Parts: sequence; structure tokens; C-alpha cells
Amino acid sequence: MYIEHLVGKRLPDDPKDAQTPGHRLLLRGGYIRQVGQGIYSLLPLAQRACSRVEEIIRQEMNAIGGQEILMPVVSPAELWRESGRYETVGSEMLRFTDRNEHPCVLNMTHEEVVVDLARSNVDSYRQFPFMVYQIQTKFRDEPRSRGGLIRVREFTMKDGYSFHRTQEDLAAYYKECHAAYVRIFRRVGLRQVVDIESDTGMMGGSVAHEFMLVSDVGEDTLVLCDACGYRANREVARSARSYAATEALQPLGNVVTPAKKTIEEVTTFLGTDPTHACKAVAFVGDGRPVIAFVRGDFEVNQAKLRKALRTGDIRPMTEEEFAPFGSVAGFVGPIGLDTSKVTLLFDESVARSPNLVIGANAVDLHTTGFNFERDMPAGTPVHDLTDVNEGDPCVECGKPLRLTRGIEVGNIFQLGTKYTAAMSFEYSEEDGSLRTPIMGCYGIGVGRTMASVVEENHDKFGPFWPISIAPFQVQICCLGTAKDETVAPTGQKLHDELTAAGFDVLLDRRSVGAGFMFADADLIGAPIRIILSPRHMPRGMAELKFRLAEPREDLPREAALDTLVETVRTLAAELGKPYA
RNA sequence: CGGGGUGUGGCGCAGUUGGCUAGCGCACCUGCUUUGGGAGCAGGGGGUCGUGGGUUCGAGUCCCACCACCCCGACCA
Repeated sequence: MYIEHLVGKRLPDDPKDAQTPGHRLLLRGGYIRQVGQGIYSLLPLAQRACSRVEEIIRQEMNAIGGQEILMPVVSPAELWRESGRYETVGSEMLRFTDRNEHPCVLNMTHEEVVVDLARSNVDSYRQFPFMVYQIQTKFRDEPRSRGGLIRVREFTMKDGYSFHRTQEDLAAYYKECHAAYVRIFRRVGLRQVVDIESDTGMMGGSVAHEFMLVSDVGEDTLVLCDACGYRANREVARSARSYAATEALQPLGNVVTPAKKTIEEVTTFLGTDPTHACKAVAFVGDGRPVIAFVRGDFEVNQAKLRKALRTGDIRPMTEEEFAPFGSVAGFVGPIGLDTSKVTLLFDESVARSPNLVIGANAVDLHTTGFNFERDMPAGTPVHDLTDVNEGDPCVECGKPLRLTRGIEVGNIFQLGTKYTAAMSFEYSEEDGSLRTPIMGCYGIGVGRTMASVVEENHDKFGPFWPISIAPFQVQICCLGTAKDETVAPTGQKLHDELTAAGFDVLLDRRSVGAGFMFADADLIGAPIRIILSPRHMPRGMAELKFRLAEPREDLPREAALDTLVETVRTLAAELGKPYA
């Protein structure tokens, strides 16, 4: 490939909308082009890298028995009605009608479609287990996209679905898939990927893990224990906080707190601190008022709240919505509410901390000396509703937890029978009985993985691509083509030989300054660079340079091919498996 | 959905007390000179000034509406 033919102009200036270092480089290098909000075209450089990511995924999925299929982007609404998600999933699913006014959706995931596929093709226990996967476009109408390819609305995803007769079989396969994911992320060149316990969200199911690239530009918060290896998404992370109470219990007592609404205002006014306050956070979940009570120094974790309520539909409460259940915004407390009209949820920080200040459900009034055990009806349930914080004791080993950010590049779920049961997928078991298969699903964002590689592997001049997914493995820079007319043909010959030997080679023989040429080469990021200049010509030499390392060396051109084969092998070996 | 911001050539921007053929840098084309970290000179091509309407002798510039995109928040496998 000649660089002048490569579609995708490299930009001299930084695009002003670039959010992250990787986004900036992908735009500047002419890898991607934004078409709309969260919608991008992939130009040849990005498409090449993505194709290689896909090929690695294919190899690893096939290696664990996956069968590649392709399901449609568009589905009739009926399939999503069958599972119930047509109603439960919100506006992130794009809905429309076709010319016959038939309601359709753009699939944002394919559980419904794959169950429909499987139930019409699988009847017997003999056919289990099996896994099908596809690499297909998804559309999710995210309320907000950002960060280039890290968070987009339309994207390519590898999604796999496995079906099993027993939970044990699913669990075993889940482990296999987990191991395949570890291999995939290592082979594409990501180093700091960790698997963490995750929320099951709208997917349902019980066990789930996310594969996260540790990165400051990530949107998720990871909770990690360096001592024992506990790691979880903050949405589900637990900690072993203790609430050792040594204080004598105080009696309940009302106190006037004029216009003191926030925890900060109330505790300052009363001369106490947030660990002695009860924070009431009001939501509406599935249309019913809900108050979450957490101690004043903690934050409500909405994912945990959703789980406790068993709904995905929650929103903050508006001020007018407090009166019907007997309270008022800013002064909400657990005593005296009409519990036929409002759901109360208590975090254990409230249940176990003594002598808390609570709202008295009346304007400018609080109550002191609240003690959960004493003041609430026996048997009132206690939940875990709060965010884990930096330094909290690990739930497994008690050592301090660490928080960091991460980009979710993949996830795996044990779904159980949520979809197979809802959609009446049954097969005949050995004993003749009808059974419902148990399902797992496994996703990897292809574009996001490619973009994550850049986030993790770059300098200010450009990406450094791992050999396994580099758009071009070798770039040949011909310097001084005007001064010495043998340079360009020599570069051409080398290009042809290396291409014939199976390398992806980009040849630059333009009459431009060396700085210009090298700057372009840095943006393209080929791991191996061969530089030819007039001074190499008489000696039959060429210069070999790696994108990642400064040392350059001259080598005889005759040996270039052998050296490169060896070099590529070495680079690939570092990624865990020889690149084909 | 709430708050804020920006729309002028491929990219980055100036021009906005209304006034001539709408400019600059980079990129692009032609020629010459250059050539080891974004070269120089000369010439050249390219723009419905986001869209629609209005005010005016005259609108990139003023008014109204709309649209797109960006940021913060809400939201989210």
C-alpha cells in the first residue's frame, strides 16, 4: 500500500472536540470520521485494526466451540415483546415503524433473536451444549456519547450466546469463555485488563463479570483489593465497614432546624457530624415513592437501589411528590411516614449507627437520637445501598480497598432461563421431559477494544500498535528520493518482497521532508519502520527502527526479510501466541 | 431531559458599532529550489458564512424560529 493512496487525511492540528488522548490520535491520524453524535465511520486504518481484533476474537471463540452466525440489525417488535423487554427497556432502544406501519426495533443486543433462532432449531438434549456468536452492529441510543469510540451509539460488538442443560455446565463453560477473553485481550495487546464482578442490569441473570481496561479515561469506577485480589464494579462492590457503637443511646427528641436541609447544614447547625446524620434520598421507582436512608457520610448507589427494588425504572423525586406520603423535601425521616404509600429502604450504615439526626417530616424540624433497632419495627429489612469508598476495608480480607477508573471492553453473564423461559424455548430431555435451557451471554466491543489499545499504547506523536492488530506492521520511509533516484525503487522492491512474504506494508516514497514523513509514520504507528536514504544505497543497507524504542540499526537489505520475520515472531510471542 | 457553549473551504481560526469581489495559517494543485523530525519562493483551485424567515438601499454581521454538534449534569450491558 502506498501512503498517498491511503484514504484518511492526517490532520496538522488537534481537532477541538477530541476528549481523550486516544480519541485525539484517532482523529488526527485519519482513522475515524464522526458522522453524527456517537456515530463514526471507520477509515482504512481503523478498519484494518478492527478487522484484526475481530479475527483474534473469531479464533478464540472458535477454539471454545463457538459457531459464527449473523443476526439482523432490525427486528420486529414482537420478539422484544415476548421477552418483555419491549416494555422494560427505555428509550435507548431505537423504535420505528416500517412502510406497513409495523413496529420494529434496532437491536441493541440479540438475546431475543438468538433464542428465537435456537428454539426453532434445537429440540433434543443431544444438541447441547452449544454456543453461537456473531460480530454485528448494535445501536443504542445513549443519552450521551463521548470519548470518540469509547462510548458511541452505533458500534460493532462480538456477542456470543451459549445454551446448556444444567447450571453446572453453564458455569464450566463460563469459565472457559472467561479464559478465552483473557487470551483475546492479551493478544490484542491490552495489558491492564482486569475482570471484575459486575451488575447484571437490564440483562438479568445472577453471575456477571466485566473486563475492564484500567484507564483514567474510563467511565466506570473499579473497586480493587491489592491484598487479596477482590475486584468489583462500584455498582456492586461491597465492603466490610464496621459500625462499632460505643455510645449510650439517646432518647428521641425534636429540634427546630430553620431552613437547614442538607446534611452539611443540619450537622453544622447542631454541632455534630455527618456520621451522626441519616440522609434520606428520594426516588420514584416503578411509579411508587421510595426513600433510601443512608448515613450522612455515604452516597446512595443507584445500581444497588435498583437491585433492592427489583426494577430498572427509577428517577429522582420531585418536590411536589413528598406530600402524599406525609413528608416534605429536606426534612425526610423514617418515623411517621405513611408506609402504605412509600417504600422505605435502610442501608446498614443507618441500621447500625447510634444516635442519628433524622428529618421529622415537617418543615424546619429534625429529630435527634434515632436508633434503628429501638425505633423501627422489629424485622425491618436492611440493605446494602451505599457506594464503597477509597480505603474502606475489603469485604474478603479487611485490607483497604482502592478505587480506579476503567473502560469496559467486554463482559460475560450467566443469564439462567430469563429469556429461554420467557420465550418458551423447550427441548426434550433424555427421560422425555421438556426442559428449558440455561443460557449465558458474552460480549466484546470491537471498536472500543481497538480504541482502548490506543488509549493504553501511545505517546504524544501517535499510537504504538501491537504487532497483532497494527493496521500496517511495517512502514518503509524513503528519504531523499529527489537527491538519489535509486531510493524510491529500492523501497518499492523491499515493499513488494515483504508484501509477497505476507506482511502488511505501507510505503512512503513521497518527496516530503523527513520530519513530515516521520510525523505521519508516528501517527500511523506501525511497530516496525524501515528507513531508506541515499547513504544506505551504496552499502546495500537499510535502517530498522521500532516505533516503541529509540535504538536504530542498519542491516543489509538482503537480510531484511529474514530479520523481519524473526522480529515479528518475537513481537508476537510477547503477546502470548504467535501471530499467523 | 436541565444548564452552558459553538456553527465562516478538509482542519484550526479571524472578521460581528450592517458597507466594496469574505480573509488568515495549515492542507490541496502547478513550477522551481529543498530533503534524517511537520522546508522556501512564485502562481493557482476550493466557501449555500448551519437552515428558514424577517428588518434594510445593502446582512457573515441585527431580529425571530429551527437544526446540528460540543461540554457539565441526569441517564446507561
